[in-house]
Amino acid sequence: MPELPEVETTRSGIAPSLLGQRVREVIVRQRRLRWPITAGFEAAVRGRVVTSVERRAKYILIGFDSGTAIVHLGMSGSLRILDPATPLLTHDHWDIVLGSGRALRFHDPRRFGSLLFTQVDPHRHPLLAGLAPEPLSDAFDADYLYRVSRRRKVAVKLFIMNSQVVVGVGNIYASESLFRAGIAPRRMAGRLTSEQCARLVRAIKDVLRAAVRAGGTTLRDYVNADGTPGYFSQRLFVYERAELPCRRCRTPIRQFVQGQRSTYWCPTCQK
DNA sequence: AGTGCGGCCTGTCCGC
DNA sequence: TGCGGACAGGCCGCAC
Repeated sequence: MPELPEVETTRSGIAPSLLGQRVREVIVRQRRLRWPITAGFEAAVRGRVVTSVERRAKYILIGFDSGTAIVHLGMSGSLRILDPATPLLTHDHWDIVLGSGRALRFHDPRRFGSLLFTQVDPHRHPLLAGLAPEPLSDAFDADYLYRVSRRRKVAVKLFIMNSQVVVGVGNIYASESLFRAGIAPRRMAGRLTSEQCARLVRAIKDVLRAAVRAGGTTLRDYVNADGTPGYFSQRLFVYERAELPCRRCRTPIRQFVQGQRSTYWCPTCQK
């Protein structure tokens, strides 16, 4: 579910309530997430102080004076700051109760999310060590995308969703970026011109930044740290708009499956 | 090495 | 009303 804008919105939403707080209690109700929550997690975090709340790709890194919790929201996860007495919903899998009397609560129906803990540099963790540049960083530019795409036969939509190419671009923003760049999703990555790479890089940065500003995209159940939805769904040009008229040229938007995921595009605006 | 899938889970919707 | 199948913001790990 959450892509970079939703994860960043969550990170910035929870950070002020976490920073500097001492952990009063850790409550784990369901250990079986994508990877099981390790037995020592509660003891490693209880009584410790939150020193940082950062993001790398779609991972939220909650730094304590004892190590780092690496949180992933998977397809259906969300994190909220609330009163720990708030009645539990099905799939509320863990709480971190803070000295302030508030709590960080993780909710995830599909349990594709995860909670890992590491005592060493989280960026060295196997899941993070091999990740490509952040899309909003200067390292992700037209020259980079042109260089790494050479001789790659994979379709450009799958290429930009590959976390060894660039991180944070999921199924919604991949389709949206390609629409904005005017590039057909089936175009072979290695056939992109340098001009197309430049347009695509700009489109990815623009769409991600705009989505962050809007608080992310809520399609079904995603909510921000305060429980409110994101509003970027109103600004989607193609995603989940199959057969509706293109917002630019009125041609019906088309849908097909690529890598077991739905792709949406306008055959007139994208070549 | 690059590519393509199965699988992890629950919830919802749609056709029969 | 029930039931099967498809599908849903991700992504690892395995075959070829």
